[in-house]
Amino acid sequence: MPRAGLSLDRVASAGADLADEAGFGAVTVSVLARRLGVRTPSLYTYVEGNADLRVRIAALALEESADLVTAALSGRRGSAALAAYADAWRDFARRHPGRYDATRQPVPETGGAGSTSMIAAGRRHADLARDVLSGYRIAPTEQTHAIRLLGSLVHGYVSLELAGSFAHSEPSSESSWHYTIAQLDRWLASPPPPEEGRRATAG
Amino acid sequence: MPRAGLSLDRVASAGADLADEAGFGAVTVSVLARRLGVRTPSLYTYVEGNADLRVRIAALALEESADLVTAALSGRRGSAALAAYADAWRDFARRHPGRYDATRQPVPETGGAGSTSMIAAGRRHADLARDVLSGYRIAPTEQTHAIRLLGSLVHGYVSLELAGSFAHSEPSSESSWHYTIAQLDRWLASPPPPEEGRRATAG
DNA sequence: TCAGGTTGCCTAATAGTGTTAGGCAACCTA
DNA sequence: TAGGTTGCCTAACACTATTAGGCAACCTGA
Repeated sequence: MPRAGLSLDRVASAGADLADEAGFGAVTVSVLARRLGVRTPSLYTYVEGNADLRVRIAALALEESADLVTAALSGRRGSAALAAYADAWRDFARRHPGRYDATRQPVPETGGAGSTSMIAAGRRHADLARDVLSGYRIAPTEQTHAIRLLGSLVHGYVSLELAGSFAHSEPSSESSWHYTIAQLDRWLASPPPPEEGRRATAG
Repeated sequence: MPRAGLSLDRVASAGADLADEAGFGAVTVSVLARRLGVRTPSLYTYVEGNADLRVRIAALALEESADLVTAALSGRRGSAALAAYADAWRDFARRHPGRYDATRQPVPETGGAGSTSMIAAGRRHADLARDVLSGYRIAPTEQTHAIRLLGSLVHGYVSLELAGSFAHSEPSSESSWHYTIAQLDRWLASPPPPEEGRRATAG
C-alpha cells in the first residue's frame, strides 16, 4: 500500500480547508483523517490530538492572515491603511470563515509548540495594528489602548457579521461596515479631547 | 426510585451553570446528565440533542443578560447609560463566561422553538442598544449603523478580553476598557462631521 | 384506599469518536 | 539487495450521541 505523504503542514492545511467548508467546530481528527484518505490513528503521528489539531490550524490561520494584512498595508498610511487593514480582515473572514474562527480561539494555557506559534503570530498582528495607528496622532501612552480598541471594533464587527447578526435587518451590513470604518477614521483623525477629559482618563 | 424532577427550564439552567464552570464547549448531554444525577437518555425528553441543548442555553443566557442590561439602564441616559450598558455586558461575561459564550452562538438556520426564543431575545437586545444611543444626537438614517457599531465595539472588546488577548501585555485591560468606552462616548457626543464627509458616506 | 392511566426516568442497544499500543511493509541507505 | 527506519495500519478500550422500548412512580377518580 503506497504512503499518503502526510506532514504536519499538510495536516494543518487540510484541517483549515475542512474548517472553512464545514465550520471550525466540525474539525475532528476522525473527519480530517477521512478527508485525507487515511485511518484516524495515523494523524496522531503529526498532532497530539483534537485540541492540538485546532491549535495548529489556528496558528496557520494567524500566519496566513498576517501575510494578507501585511500585503494589504504595503505602501498605505492613515485612512487608506485603516481601510485596508479592516477590509483585509473582513475579506479573510468571508473567504475563510473556518480559518477566521480558528484565529478567535484562545491560546491554550498548556504552552506546547502550537501555542508558541500562536503567540508569535499574535505579536505580528499587534505590530500590524500599531503600524495602522502610526498614521494618526495618538499619544504614546494611549497606543496600546488604541490598538485594543481597533482590534475590538474590527473583530467585533466581523464576528457578529459572520454569525449572521446583521443579516436579518435593514440596512445592508455592507453599508454599516463602511459607516463603521469611516467613523473610526474620522474619530481617530479628529483633534484630541480637551484638558479635563484627559485628566479624567489619567487619574 | 424517586424522580429527579427535571424540566426544560431546570435542564437549560443547569446547562448554563455547567457552561460557566467548564466552558460552553464542554457542554454535552452526557456531562449534563451526570451533573443532574440522571442517565444520559433521560435528557432527551427535554431537549432534542446536543445542538438543541446549546440553543436552549443560548436563549436563556440572552434573556438573563437582557434583564441585567435593562436593570443597569434604568434611569440612566447619555454617557451614564452608555457606561452602564457596556459595564453590564462586561460584568455578565466575567461572571458567566459560559453563558456569555452561548450568547455569541449564531442562531441556527433550522427554526425550532429554541431558535425562536433566541431571535426574540436578540430583538430585545437591539432595542436596548437603541435606548442607549437615543441619548446622543444621531441622524435617523444612521441609527442602525450606530447600533451595530456599538455592539461590535462592546462585544469585540469583551470577547477578546475573555479569550485572554489582553492578559499578556501592559497596560491593564481594565484601563483600556475605560479608555475605550470613554472614547466612544466622546466621539458619539462630538458634533457631526462636515458636509463633504457626509456626502462621501452617502455616495 | 386502591385501580388505571400517564409519563418520567430507566436499561439495552447501535453507531461513531478519541486515544493508545503495537505490527507490517514501504521506503531509504549502504 | 539486506537492514534499519518509520509511515500508516489493525486492534482494542473508553466514552458520547441517539433511538427504542420497559418499569414503576405519580396523579386521577371512584
